[in-house]
Amino acid sequence: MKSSSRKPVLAVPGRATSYDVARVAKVSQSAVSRCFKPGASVSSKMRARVMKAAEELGYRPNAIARSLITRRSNMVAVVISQQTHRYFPELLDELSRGFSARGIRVLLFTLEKESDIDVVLEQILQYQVDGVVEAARLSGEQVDMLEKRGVPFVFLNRSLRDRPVNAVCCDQAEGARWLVNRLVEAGHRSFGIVSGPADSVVSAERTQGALERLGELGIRQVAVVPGNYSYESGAAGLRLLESKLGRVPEAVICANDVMALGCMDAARHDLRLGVPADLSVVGFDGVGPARWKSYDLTTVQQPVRRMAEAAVSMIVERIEDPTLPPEKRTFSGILTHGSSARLRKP
Amino acid sequence: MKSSSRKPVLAVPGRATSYDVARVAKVSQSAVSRCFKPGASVSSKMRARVMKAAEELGYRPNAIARSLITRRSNMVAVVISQQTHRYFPELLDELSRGFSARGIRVLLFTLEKESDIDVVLEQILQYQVDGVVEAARLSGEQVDMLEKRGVPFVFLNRSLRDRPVNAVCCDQAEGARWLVNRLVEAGHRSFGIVSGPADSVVSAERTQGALERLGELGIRQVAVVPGNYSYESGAAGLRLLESKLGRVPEAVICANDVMALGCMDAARHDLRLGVPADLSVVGFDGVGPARWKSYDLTTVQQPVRRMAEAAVSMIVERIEDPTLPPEKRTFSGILTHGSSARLRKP
DNA sequence: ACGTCGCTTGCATTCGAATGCAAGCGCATC
DNA sequence: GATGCGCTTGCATTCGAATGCAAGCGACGT
Repeated sequence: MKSSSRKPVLAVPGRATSYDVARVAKVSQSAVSRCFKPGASVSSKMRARVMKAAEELGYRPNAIARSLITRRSNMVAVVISQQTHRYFPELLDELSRGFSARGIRVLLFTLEKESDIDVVLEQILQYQVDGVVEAARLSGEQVDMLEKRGVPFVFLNRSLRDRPVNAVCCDQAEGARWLVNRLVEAGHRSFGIVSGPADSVVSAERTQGALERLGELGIRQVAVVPGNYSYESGAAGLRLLESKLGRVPEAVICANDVMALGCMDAARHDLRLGVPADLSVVGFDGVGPARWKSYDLTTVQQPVRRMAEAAVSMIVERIEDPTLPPEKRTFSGILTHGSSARLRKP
Repeated sequence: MKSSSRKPVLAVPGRATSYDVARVAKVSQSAVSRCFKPGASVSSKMRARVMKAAEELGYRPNAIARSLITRRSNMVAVVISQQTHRYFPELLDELSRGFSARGIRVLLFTLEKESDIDVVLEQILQYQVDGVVEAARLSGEQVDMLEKRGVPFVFLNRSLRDRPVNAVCCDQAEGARWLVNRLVEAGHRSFGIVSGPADSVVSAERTQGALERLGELGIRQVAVVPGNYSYESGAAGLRLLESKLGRVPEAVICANDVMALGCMDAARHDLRLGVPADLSVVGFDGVGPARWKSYDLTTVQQPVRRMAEAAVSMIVERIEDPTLPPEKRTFSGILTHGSSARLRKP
């Protein structure tokens, strides 16, 4: 008889604790703990015994218990709106990749509306995450809360004016100005702009940047109509522009690619116009479909991968050293020439 | 002087524990705990005092500590390959929505290759998640591990033949047979199939289903070429088919929509063929771009939302009652008529 | 005034791993 | 064989919240 009925080897089968392993290996619990801590001082004999017992029992260190004592959960929260996620799944992929390469897990929070953020923030704080990536907007008080708790966080593509916070951005206005420059330089004189949802900072920056540059260049024929980032709203946008200007503008700037594609399709299929022969269409983001042959969109691509990588390393650095000062990193977009716009050869 | 220097109110500012709150409110720690547990027996006077102190200190219950004692982390792991995620971001959205509506957080694991699953599984077990959604394949031993640990899990669109496990699927073969039926009925006699990556079960089922039905209907002119689910491989697939058959087939069945779109573009732009005039193209999935006017693809749509919801509730039920027997739920795809295929009017 | 009942509250323990400290052990040296 | 050094190991405590149990309290009836 190996063991009396006094103590079963395992209370719950398949859920061994370090004590169970210790008992089987006839060593102390601390020894077991040390065997699973890289760089700890353990003799090879001990390690072998413990590992054997652990193997037998199917022991896995309990990350929850570990987090409690080490005050490190090795989890970061990623907050992203469904909008953003739908159009940019690769953002989440890259974040996940970056964090997991550094031994950090991602606790995901998707927002149906950006205003759901307060409930979510409460959750985040309860879960003791080591850091937060915010691809959503936060109010001043919400930022206060995070700062007061000492949780490192970084904004992705939205920042807080007049406040030193960590942020990774793509310079939307700059990209917009480029696009305008190239379009005007190629002779376009009347412009339509299809903006994104009212609560999108990114859309506002793109629209603002374009308008500003158009103003500087003395272009007067400009109309702005609202969209919501969807394909349908891009198509609808073109019709709105037509009725607003009395005719189709020579160039349409859409606040994202998907709307630009909708706009192109509306022009070609509904209005029977040539793109770029009769009108030029440009967008922002550089999503996959923009490169497809039916579209070949001229756009300003966001360096998603770099941005995600930057966000990851900014967070990780600040988990290691919370005293690092806030930092803003701004990337330029990448002007991608397609055939959806009539431009001078680059 | 409110308090002597002996004990500061908070060790780490902004990270109050239930003990801190208890001290400030001059009650016991258990009282604080009870105030944050819905349905506990607490007098309103007590609750008011505790809440006031908690407010002052910015107290949030520590979910990690709670999980340790309750043996419930209120987290589920979602495992998804980057492939799947890129083409189906809405799947993750819906899962996240469903779980968070039930007070459960999602711990995300994305796989670059499905073979990375073993490392990830190890992580999952350490994190004491209450359940797992697997949109990835698992080996028999891996399933054993999960079962031995008593962690409820459900497969999404991949199952284990000959084994009672929880799974939510879309009947791929059925959809494939439908497509073939409609195409043959409309007079198509030569077929090309662009399959997905070799390790994709879904692709195999679609391809197999189509081949089987074609065989039953006595269609002999059939070629299968490999793809990898990407737009480019859809376009390349058409060229492969052409060289394999000596000419372009009358109908091309692609193992997913994105390849179908690539195939359509290759036909129209490279080969200057009319779709559906010169060839019919169909796909699977029902992704957004398939509905765009430039494509208007005929496809078999997966009821992603229903499937995600089913997966969520299957997991949640089994967290509540682990004795529930395994269950497989299979949804039919939704045949969506577009104009990319020449079919008889429905 | 005393007993009873029911609701509140606090005490003490628990969950599982990490870690500072001190004891233990082996080995080499003189 | 005694001494000393350094590596291993175990002991005891800690992290923060939940909870069974028993004591406390108040109200009410007799």
